[in-house]
Amino acid sequence: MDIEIKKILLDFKAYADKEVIVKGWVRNNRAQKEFGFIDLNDGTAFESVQVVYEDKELENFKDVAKYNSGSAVSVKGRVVLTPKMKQAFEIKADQVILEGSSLEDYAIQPKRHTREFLRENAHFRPRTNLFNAVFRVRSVISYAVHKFFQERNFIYLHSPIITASDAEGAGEMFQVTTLGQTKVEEGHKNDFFGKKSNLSVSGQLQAEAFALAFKNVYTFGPTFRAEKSNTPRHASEFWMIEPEIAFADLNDDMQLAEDMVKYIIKDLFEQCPSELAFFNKFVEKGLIDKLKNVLDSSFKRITHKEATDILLKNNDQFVIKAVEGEDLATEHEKFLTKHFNGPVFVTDWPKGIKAFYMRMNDDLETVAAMDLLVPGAGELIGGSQREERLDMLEKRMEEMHVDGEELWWYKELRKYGGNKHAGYGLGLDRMIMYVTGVDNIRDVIPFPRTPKNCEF
RNA sequence: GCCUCAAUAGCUCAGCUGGUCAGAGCACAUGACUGUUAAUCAUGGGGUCCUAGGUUCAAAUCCUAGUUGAGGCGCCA
Repeated sequence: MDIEIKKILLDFKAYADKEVIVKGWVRNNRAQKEFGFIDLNDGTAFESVQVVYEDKELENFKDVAKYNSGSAVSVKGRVVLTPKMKQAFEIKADQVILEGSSLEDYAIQPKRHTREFLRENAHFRPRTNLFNAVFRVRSVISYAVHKFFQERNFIYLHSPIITASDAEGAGEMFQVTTLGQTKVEEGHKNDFFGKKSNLSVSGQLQAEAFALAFKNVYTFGPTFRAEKSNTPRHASEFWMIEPEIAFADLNDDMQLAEDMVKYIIKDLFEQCPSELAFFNKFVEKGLIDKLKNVLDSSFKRITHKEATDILLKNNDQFVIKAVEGEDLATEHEKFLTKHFNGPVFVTDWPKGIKAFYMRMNDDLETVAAMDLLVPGAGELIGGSQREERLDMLEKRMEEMHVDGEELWWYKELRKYGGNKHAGYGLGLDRMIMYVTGVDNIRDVIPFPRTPKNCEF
């Protein structure tokens, strides 16, 4: 039976002098006259294992010496402890079988590649150190998200991916249709759903319905935005986590968000120490200290007004000047995260720049909204307390030209057992950027979709 | 969508104000090497200089358009 390299790594002393079979891909092969070394990675662990092969042990030594990078091989051999060497142990091969050859023009070489080049080779890039680490972290974080919520009795809700509502208020949508283009222009009466439908930009409205039945719920799934955003922080298809909590206000919401971010980071330190060490060394110097600092401190909480006051005092530094009561520009967000040296919640935003469903504050000028800003990834979380007062909600919908008829059910939630509730959306991909230091969202999504790019 | 920059060997790049400018390192192939670990050393093969026009005696180099990629801004998670 073959064994995963991860299992050997976790307890290599127990495998000393034992025979094992490992199967994986050749990362590097250094052949000499009578012996050679293969760095073998089977994907189960970040680390590769060194396989030693000798002419006197193998019939096919000359062939093995030519197995180049990317080849798939099966190795039968003995685990040998090598305490004085760079690696703690290696596998002394009795048999090396070629499972799948690799050609000499294999794109991934044992050397540095640019991120751009690897993006164009998205089918091979998981075989590199960086992407092996990034995508394992992505998997571990996804599981941690579920653990966090399940441990707290949250219900996992699969909100619909296709919706007919265009009132979600979160940007441009991809249209879903079974009609040809000419028919689309005639209208959607004969379309599949009998009305115009789109890929969802948020599961929040549906999550509210479930929160008002299960108390605490979360969604975790893909989200689609057809905005022609061309930045390192935007993708057309990304994954979002949207908890929604009943009988809760904005402070409860922020507490949940902070606990969740810390839980994920703590879990990552336990599950992925090798990966974090790698990121710390090669991707973002000081990453580990940054993350430890997040665990040890409370997130700053300031109002939008307080944030603006800080910016106004430093306004000479900005290309786009800060203005009282207006939205924050990217450079303002960067300044604030640098100023506080860590994650910061900005709360109580001017009503004019936020969505209709956010709860009006007593001043009638601001709403109970919060954004969590972090260095590098920008806006990691956006959330709010929801407007539970029907009259106020209807007024806001009217002011913001939201079609209330479509959202009849959303309004009914306020009439029957409605109560104060809150929620937020966390961009999984941005979270991964934040904890790995990888500064482009296209490099934390397996096969990223961005405007004009749907390859693979 | 707006602005800026880039494209030369499989990869990373050098190539100056047009004139031996088709180059290096890595990769690959062959050989050497009894412990390498991005091994080392020697030799060798490898190019539509992104595409299409234009200027010129002469264009990788200058001009125009396009394609692709990257960065900044806006939108947001």
